[in-house]
Amino acid sequence: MDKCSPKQVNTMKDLTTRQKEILTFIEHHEWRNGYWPSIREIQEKFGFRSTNAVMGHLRALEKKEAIERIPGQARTFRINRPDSPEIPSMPDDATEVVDIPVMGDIAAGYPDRVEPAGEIGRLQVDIQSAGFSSRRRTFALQVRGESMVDAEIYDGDMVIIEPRDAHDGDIVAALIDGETTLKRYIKKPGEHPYLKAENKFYPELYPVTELCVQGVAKAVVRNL
Amino acid sequence: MDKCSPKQVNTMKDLTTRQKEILTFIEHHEWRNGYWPSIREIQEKFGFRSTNAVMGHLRALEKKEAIERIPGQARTFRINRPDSPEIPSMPDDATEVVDIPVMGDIAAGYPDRVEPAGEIGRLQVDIQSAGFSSRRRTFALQVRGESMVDAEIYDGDMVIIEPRDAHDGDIVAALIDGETTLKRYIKKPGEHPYLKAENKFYPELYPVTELCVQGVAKAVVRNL
DNA sequence: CTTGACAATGGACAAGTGTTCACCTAAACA
DNA sequence: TGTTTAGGTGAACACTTGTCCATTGTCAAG
Repeated sequence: MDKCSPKQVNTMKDLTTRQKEILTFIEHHEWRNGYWPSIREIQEKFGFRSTNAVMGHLRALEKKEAIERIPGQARTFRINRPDSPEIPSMPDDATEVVDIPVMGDIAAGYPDRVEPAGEIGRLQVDIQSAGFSSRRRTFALQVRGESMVDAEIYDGDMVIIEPRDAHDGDIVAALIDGETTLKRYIKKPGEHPYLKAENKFYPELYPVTELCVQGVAKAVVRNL
Repeated sequence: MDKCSPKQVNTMKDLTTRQKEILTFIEHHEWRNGYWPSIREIQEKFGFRSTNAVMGHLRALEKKEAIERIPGQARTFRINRPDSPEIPSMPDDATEVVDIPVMGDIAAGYPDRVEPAGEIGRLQVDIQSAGFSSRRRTFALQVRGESMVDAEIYDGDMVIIEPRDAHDGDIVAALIDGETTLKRYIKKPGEHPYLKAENKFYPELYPVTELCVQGVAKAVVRNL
């Protein structure tokens, strides 16, 4: 085979439109009903006149490692989700899932002005029992650099930010020199508040100017 | 009616010991495998010689509104979890939100044996872009101790675990001496796999026995 | 003692369900 | 032009699985 021709690689990304539809339906069916669809249910959904139409797609999806199945057993699926952030999110009627934009670079502005292009992905999170008020304008920030290593926040971590007033001791997302960074917010009674990096090698102190603090960090999420 | 006689109330709490066992197995089977068990799989688990033993329990569970089923259809369960007061349940139209049990202490056994009492809360999370696969099998574990500090996992963090086979380098939840701990899973070609603590002060090595590895850590969540 | 709830056996049946074979169409490709 | 790949039809087959019948035994309540 010609090695120069762009080889068709069978990864998740190379799913056909039809295959994506099938996959989406399977996922969605499980979301809504709590159990997987049978082949004939898929057939009926798409109006196929033969179950074999479904079988073909399932075989293809399995070949491309988008799904796994237990041969011969009813309604036993397993979905392999890739790590790519642009994965087809749940259908429109499942938007109740909290969907937080991950800002790779929001240096140029405030969260309100962040453009879609600023997103490097979406993080779907709802940590109720962790005290999240999910309905707010929560967003996530991917950490770059080492400025908070002493607070055990490392390069690459994702920090979930809630826009609101900071209190003494909060870790905040702050706009400094046109760049958003994480800092510790210090406010002692009777003194002016300031920001502080949590890295002993960078004992930086920053004054708090207006609109500087963008929000308070509520949680860290790190993928292993 | 005699108010002194203990009225038989058909609520979730009045399940028989056996019925609770069945219910627990059904739930856990779905956690671990991503799909519901068939009646014969339940039968085999409990060593029944007749599927009808299962049928009886399922009918009872349905009568007591602990579960729902679609008559005649395979592996279609729906578990009615009681509205535990301490856990704010999501609104009905948001049931798609993933609901991960947080196991505070699963030291006493394998996930199969974990009792509802083992939960210390529920974490509602769906991190699609973080590469999570089948949501239902996932559970969270609150970290105790310092055995993984060199991997930047600290006491109090919550680790999201997916039950599945480990590969070399994975951080896994493993059962050691009756306690579930986090360890690094090491498996070099041609050698026996072993577990390793990520703390230079505890250079522990552990052999991998059967049923030792409970799952692979996928992410860390820390509340700030 | 009788009744009823609970638990389980054993076997049989039918519907649900995955699977396969043979065959077809259209577009893309070299 | 033949070949491959995606997508599909139609029918038959066999395993999976839920369901139901008749029966047995235990145990606590009335």
